This record gives sequence, structure tokens and C-alpha cells, in this order.
Amino acid sequence: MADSFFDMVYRVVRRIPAGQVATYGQIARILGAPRAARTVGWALHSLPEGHDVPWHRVVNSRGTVSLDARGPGGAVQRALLEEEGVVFGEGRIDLKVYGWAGPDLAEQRALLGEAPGG
DNA sequence: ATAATGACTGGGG
DNA sequence: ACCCCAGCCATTA
Repeated sequence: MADSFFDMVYRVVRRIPAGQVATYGQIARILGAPRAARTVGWALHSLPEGHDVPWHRVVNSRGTVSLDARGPGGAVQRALLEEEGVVFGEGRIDLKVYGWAGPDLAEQRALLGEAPGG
């Protein structure tokens, strides 16, 4: 399978530029499933080993890491983001500043897998 | 086909 | 602004 929702999530996440972050809900919306935010998180949870997906650029709507912020996972995500220039204020990210604007309409269509012929 | 899981999200006190 | 409750959807066994 190469068109599963999970793979779609990976494609969108790969579109997130360094130094910016997106929310699970935002990715879900881009995929046309505004209520599938949980599934987006699960998709990242199901990430294989040899992946090249910048999963760390995905945070929750609160602007905080959904991983165990107190555990190694959260620390890793935060470290990766800080390496890209993302600043944490009070343990949170200002989505208004570092929030990804999202893909272009054309890009979104491509991510949705819609044919260019209509 | 059903039941269970999960890195979410929004509203009210 | 923060915490808790209920709804949501896709994948898995």
C-alpha cells in the first residue's frame, strides 16, 4: 500500500519546512480529514525506522509536544526543533510565529492525490 | 463484520 | 489560562 492515510500524513509532514511546526489537526485538515487529528498522531507513532519524516515538526494545537515532554521523546523533539531555530517559550511554541502556513493549493491537491485533469 | 487503541481537539468551570 | 470530559477517525487483530 502506498496511498494509505499514514503515507499521506508522512507526505504532508515532509512538506513542513525546517524552523516551522504544524499541528496534528492542521495536517488532518490538509488531508481532508479535519477530525482525524488523532490518526495523524498515530501515523507518526507508527513511523518505521528508516524514515525521513520530520516528525518533530508536528506538535499539538497547544503548541506543546504531545510526546512525553518529561521523557526522552519530548526532550528529543524539543532539541530537534531548537536546532532548527524554533524557540520554546514557557515550554510552548508560538504557532503564530513558527506555525507552518501550509502547502500551496496546488501542493495540497497533489498531497490529496487529486488528478490534474479534474 | 466488531472491538480496542492513540504523539488530538474544543468547550465549560 | 488550565484541567477534565466526550467525540472523532483510521489502522489493527
